[in-house]
Amino acid sequence: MPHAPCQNAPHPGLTAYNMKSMPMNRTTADNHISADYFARPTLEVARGLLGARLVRRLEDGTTLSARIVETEAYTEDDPACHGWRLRERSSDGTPLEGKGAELYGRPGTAYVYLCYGIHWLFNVVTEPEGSCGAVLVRAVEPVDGIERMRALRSDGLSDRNLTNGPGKLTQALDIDDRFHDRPLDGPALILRQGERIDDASVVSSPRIGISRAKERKWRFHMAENRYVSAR
DNA sequence: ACGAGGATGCTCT
DNA sequence: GAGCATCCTCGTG
Repeated sequence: MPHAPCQNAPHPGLTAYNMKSMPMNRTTADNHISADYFARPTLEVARGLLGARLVRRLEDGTTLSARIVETEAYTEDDPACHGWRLRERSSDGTPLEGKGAELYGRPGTAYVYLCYGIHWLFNVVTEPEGSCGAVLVRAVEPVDGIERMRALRSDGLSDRNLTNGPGKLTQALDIDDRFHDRPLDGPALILRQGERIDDASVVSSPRIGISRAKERKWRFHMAENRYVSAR
């Protein structure tokens, strides 16, 4: 049922163009994606994170891991983004205030917020510090610790139902505001590079569940993957 | 299968 | 008081 394990692959989803301009130290020896990978244009990061592994080590030592199959991009120039025009809406001078100010912070930190009063949604901050951007992780494919994910969700759920939505995956991986505004530098929660994903197997489409800037095709998902969120 | 509606809490007007 | 980057259940076909 799980896909092939991670090989010594290049960065997930980088085009030849991006490979050429890629800084040298974006991963560590354990393939953990380091902060400067995220200090790039948000759309590239959203596309590039497809195939990456989201790895969660629980307090009792259990490791949960999952492969990212769906993301969305949110940028400073984007009415659907929490940080949209926050710079100009804030009073003169830093620091920025209000919901979304963290999106202007250090790339590679988590932005976790409560949606509809019930669901935690997990993002990674992008762009260089001082610029606003984030990638929402919308769906992942379980790899390790599936039974523990089922226990965290609800016994009896199918594998597909464990993590095929942004609120579901945070529940399955025990991610909440403990991780908010904290760097993803492990060991409790990290991202690792995964296999390379060809452009031919990536679909971009309008983002889900928003009311503004609906026309932008800033949602990215793996084609024909049963773990993506929408039908 | 599909759609409607409720749950639930935080931010901003 | 409205508006959410959602999920689940319970109706109806």
